Amino acid sequence: MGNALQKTIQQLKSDNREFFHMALSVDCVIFGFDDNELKVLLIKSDLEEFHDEWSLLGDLVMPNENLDSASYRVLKDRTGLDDVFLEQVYTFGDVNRHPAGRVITTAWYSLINIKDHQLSLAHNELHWHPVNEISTLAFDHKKILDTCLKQLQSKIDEHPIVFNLLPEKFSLRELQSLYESIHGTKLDRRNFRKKFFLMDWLIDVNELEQDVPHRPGKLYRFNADRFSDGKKENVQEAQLH
Amino acid sequence: MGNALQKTIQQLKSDNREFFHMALSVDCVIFGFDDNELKVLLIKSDLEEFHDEWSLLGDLVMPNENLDSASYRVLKDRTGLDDVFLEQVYTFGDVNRHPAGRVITTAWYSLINIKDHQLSLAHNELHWHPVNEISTLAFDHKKILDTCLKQLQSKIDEHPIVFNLLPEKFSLRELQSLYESIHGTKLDRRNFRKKFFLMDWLIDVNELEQDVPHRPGKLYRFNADRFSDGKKENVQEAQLH
DNA sequence: AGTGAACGTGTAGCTTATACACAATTTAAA
DNA sequence: TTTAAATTGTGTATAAGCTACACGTTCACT
Repeated sequence: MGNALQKTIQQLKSDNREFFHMALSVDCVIFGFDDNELKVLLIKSDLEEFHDEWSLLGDLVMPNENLDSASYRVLKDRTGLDDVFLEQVYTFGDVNRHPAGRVITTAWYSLINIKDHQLSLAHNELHWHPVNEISTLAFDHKKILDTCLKQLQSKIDEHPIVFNLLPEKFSLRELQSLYESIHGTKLDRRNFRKKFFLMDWLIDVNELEQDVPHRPGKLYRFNADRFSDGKKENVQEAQLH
Repeated sequence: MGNALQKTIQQLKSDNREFFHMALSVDCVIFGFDDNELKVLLIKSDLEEFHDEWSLLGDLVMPNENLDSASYRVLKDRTGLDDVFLEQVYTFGDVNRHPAGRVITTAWYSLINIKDHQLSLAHNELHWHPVNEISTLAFDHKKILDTCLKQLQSKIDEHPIVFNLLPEKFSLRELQSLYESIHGTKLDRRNFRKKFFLMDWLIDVNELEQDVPHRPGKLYRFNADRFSDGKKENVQEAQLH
């Protein structure tokens, strides 16, 4: 055939019904941070082929639903949260990636504050898994997870997105520990602090940590004003170099 | 419905044929470099809705075809080239993005040496357009082009991919002009040269430019050995900072 | 009162990025 | 054959950013 896209859908239907024997899905890699570990929200697969394997949260895209709406819907259904950070990463379309048939999936990752959805978690077969303890997942979901983690790693040094994983007020130790979990490295404490103060991403809220068995650190919140509205892009660009 | 992905395709077909009333396509942003300008290969749309508008090169994904195979096929059909640089960028899935029906498209960009496919070009309605002279395209293709260009811009400083746009031997002026075209900026000549020599991406082939109306510059080729095989990833990582 | 644990702070050395000018080579035109 | 136009090839000084590194302070716990 020539260029199928130049025909109408009606023509295609009569030409070859096979075009429609495929489905499109979204899969969400939902990251959380708890207990000094980066975690991801998974569900037990109930497909026979992957009995007892864990898988990412996903669903088919509805015929009248935008692609990004589908991923927001999955998030909302599973965590009860909307207004979360969500970013598209990659589309996986190997013919045999899904045992039930041709399913092409678009992968997204999301950053949420793990404390915000304790309630909805109880009603599900969902569990948080430490990212670096996951060696296999159902389908090609391990590959999807790895791809999303890499994307996250490359974003956090230049874009202020990790704050979506933290409570509103946090200490510099928590922030550094989060960066270390995502990158899988250790960072120098003094240089880390200096860098963040210079970047002006933080606001001192004049409070101290509570209930820590050592000298409490100061608490900060994310300086969201610097990244709001029209200024957002300019400010981000300015920090790229 | 619950999680449609947990059902089989057979179940889905009986549930709701609407799931299959959509199609998946690929669209390729094929970049070339000629006459000191970054260009993109476009085709006249023959859809009535976009009469006389230009559009990217794309096609539907076949039911038994991997997603990346589909984009390679489009490239091969349109340029006669295989073994080209091709990278997935983003999937566009708004319900009404295509007037003929629900078509979700995955965008890719490709870098080719514009001289390599003169022949196949003659048999088509294809034309090279300077990227910065394009203000509208059919469908949402302008948005797709912009997204791919941004991706290209953010890649070229850390990954040695622009050489796909150049002939085997090139002068430093050509290389700098290419970077300037992609970034839309002017660069300092001395610093540009110093940076490239330090990066060790180039090999001096001990030849001079021919037929230039001024003092000829030395010719170089890309030091591909440094990025081949298993070493590839390590070397690239080492240059990220 | 003493111990353990993490907090808060500054500097020196190194690497990287930027700004910037002039003599040499080739072609083309007078 | 001289001259003008265009572009090549080259180095240094300054600024900015990254890295490595140590010690006194504060709080909880016993």
